[in-house]
Amino acid sequence: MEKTDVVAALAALAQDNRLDIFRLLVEAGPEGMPAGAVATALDLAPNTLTFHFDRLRTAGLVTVRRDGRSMIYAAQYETMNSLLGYLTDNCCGGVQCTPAVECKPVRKRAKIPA
Amino acid sequence: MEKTDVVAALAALAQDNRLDIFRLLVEAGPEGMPAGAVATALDLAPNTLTFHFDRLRTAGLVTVRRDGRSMIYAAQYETMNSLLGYLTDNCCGGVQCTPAVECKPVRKRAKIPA
DNA sequence: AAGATATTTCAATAAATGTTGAAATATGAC
DNA sequence: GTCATATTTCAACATTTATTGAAATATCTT
Repeated sequence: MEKTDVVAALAALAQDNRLDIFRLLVEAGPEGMPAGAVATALDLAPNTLTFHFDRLRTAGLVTVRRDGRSMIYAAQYETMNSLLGYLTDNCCGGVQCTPAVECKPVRKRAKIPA
Repeated sequence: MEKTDVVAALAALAQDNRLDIFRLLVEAGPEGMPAGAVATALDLAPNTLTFHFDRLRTAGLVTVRRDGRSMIYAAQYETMNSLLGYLTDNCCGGVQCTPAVECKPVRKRAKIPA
């Protein structure tokens, strides 16, 4: 991952609403979720949301596809992994000082009973 | 780590010069290095550098101490670790899907011979 | 085609950001 | 105390950012 891309990804995540949006999409899993559902969940104006989605998309952190009249946004796990990889690669003078970080989507699970 | 702090740390790192500065300080180790040395290494105006140091400091990513007329800046590894922890904690729907990430300063080593 | 729904586009605006140049401050050397 | 060195402070400026409101576009339903 190029430094330029790292800065872009960091900048994309370095904003309250976008960090929320991205985390929501990550939890939603690889299938993603429609823009409207994100808007409702986070109480954001649809046009504001479009703006933020664009940022995340430009940074390669999310993808979009159309499904009927909905736009389905999904987290791009690979980019997140690359970002984490870059940060940890360089966290100790270029020496890999940590176990490899890998971030994979999680299938929905039943809640762990108390 | 609070979300506010995460956003602050991400924002601090999401800038070309600051990412360079931080990486340089990380490589410099816990002893840190004087502002002037950073300025020379990265070819930055001293006042510009002060501006960026402030950002990093406010985000808790670096510390300063005075040594004679020099100001010694040092990377704050704990904050970086917390940031990585937050990002990986939330990277899979709040489930810890990765081994714990830990970033420790590295002692200077001899170059590995070819 | 008409109407409703989902999302985007556009223009306007306030606020934050990064850089520069000039001047100030703090420390150390003489 | 005077001078040089190291860094910070301040004001100015151009740029980017996030949000809003109004209008446009695309898709589906009837």
